[in-house]
Amino acid sequence: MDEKNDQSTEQAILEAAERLFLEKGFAQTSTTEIAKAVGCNQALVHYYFRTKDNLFNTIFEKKFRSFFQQIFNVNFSEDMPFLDKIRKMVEVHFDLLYENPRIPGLIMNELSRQPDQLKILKDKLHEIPEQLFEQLSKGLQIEIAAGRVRDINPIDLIITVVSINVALFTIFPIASKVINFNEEQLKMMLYHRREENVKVVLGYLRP
Amino acid sequence: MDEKNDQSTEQAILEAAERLFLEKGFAQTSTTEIAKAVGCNQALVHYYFRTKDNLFNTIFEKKFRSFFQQIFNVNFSEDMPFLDKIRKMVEVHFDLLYENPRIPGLIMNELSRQPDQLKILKDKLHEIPEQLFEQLSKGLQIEIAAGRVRDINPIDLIITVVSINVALFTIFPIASKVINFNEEQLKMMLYHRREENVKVVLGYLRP
DNA sequence: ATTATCTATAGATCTATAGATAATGC
DNA sequence: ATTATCTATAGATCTATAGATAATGC
Repeated sequence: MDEKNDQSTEQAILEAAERLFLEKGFAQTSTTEIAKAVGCNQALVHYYFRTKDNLFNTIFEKKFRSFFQQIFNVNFSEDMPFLDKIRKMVEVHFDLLYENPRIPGLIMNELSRQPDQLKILKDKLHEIPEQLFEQLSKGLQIEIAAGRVRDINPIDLIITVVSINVALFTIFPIASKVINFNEEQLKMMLYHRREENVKVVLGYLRP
Repeated sequence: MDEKNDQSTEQAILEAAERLFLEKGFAQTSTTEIAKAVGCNQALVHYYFRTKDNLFNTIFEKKFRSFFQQIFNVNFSEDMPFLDKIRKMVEVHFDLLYENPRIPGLIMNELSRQPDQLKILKDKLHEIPEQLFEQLSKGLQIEIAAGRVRDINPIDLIITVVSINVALFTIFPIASKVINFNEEQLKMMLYHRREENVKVVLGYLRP
């Protein structure tokens, strides 16, 4: 097998590592375990990525960038009513978490381990958000002036949206173990909560 | 030194271990490190608790019980208006998390490690909550019938309260690192969010 | 010739225990 | 005599690398 396989082994390591890191965190995942999942020996993991830290950071940074990219990629048609934009914002954010339920946990666990990673986060948080924040802030002002929305700080709005959505996916794994849902019930429950979270945010904005 | 010190060494180990486990999690904390924090040798930790697992579970169970005990210890005067009860519920829950900000993280991290702990959780979740849930459910029904509260499921109400509060304390450590608050600003911010979280929940209930 | 893969191993932990020594309570 | 504390160490990982061997691309 040629170059294709070279890439594919490296890729396989990346994928197995990503899965395991997300599942069990950095410290609980050994390079030996990653190698076993890939089906190669442990030395090969280090051949491609030298250190475990390296491997982790490669994955973390990539995941992290794409995650934040997506968050800030919501674009509304200009003529959309403000509250519809808010609704969409909540839904998009919810859906993103639905696809990446373990990302918030990973960020929280591994940020204390490597405070240097904070720089990447800071950079990300000052890139696209600026305009999105401006847009949100302006829209909010107009609505408040028109009396259609309660006088509210845009930061508080963002905190509320992020909180209500993130919490669901961090709490759910526990709750579903305690209550023993099947696959279908779990999906239904999440779909229901998606609607409820929209209501929470819209209720919060109501004058 | 006599019995007092015997207790006090064991106690010192428990306290140091609790602090470290909460700070860094189970896997990232070694018995060697705990011993160093206490100022004794590592064998002593095992003398008192035999295994690291034992030590952890002792602490985890104790913390956990008292945490849930407190959650369900809210008692309202009968004549309190329903929405004031809700407000108080949110505030009490918030304050409890304020005192134990790392508990939710610990629960989430270590529950996957030891699914047996789930039993303790399940037990706890069927003890006091029953009555509290009944009380909440009944109050809600009355308010809904009277048109003072939107038609809402009591479970959704609980999920919302827990979500909005827990999320704040899991997100805040990150946010405060990114934004660089001082002690005073952080306190102010949290106090502000306490009020906002009440508003979120009350807004969610409004018909 | 270069790149990918493997075997073997050094060196650093870390948990748990055995066995020696010191302190404490009768 | 019993209980608390220490030293020393076995045995299990785990990361990272050195050096041998196999595969690949000229």
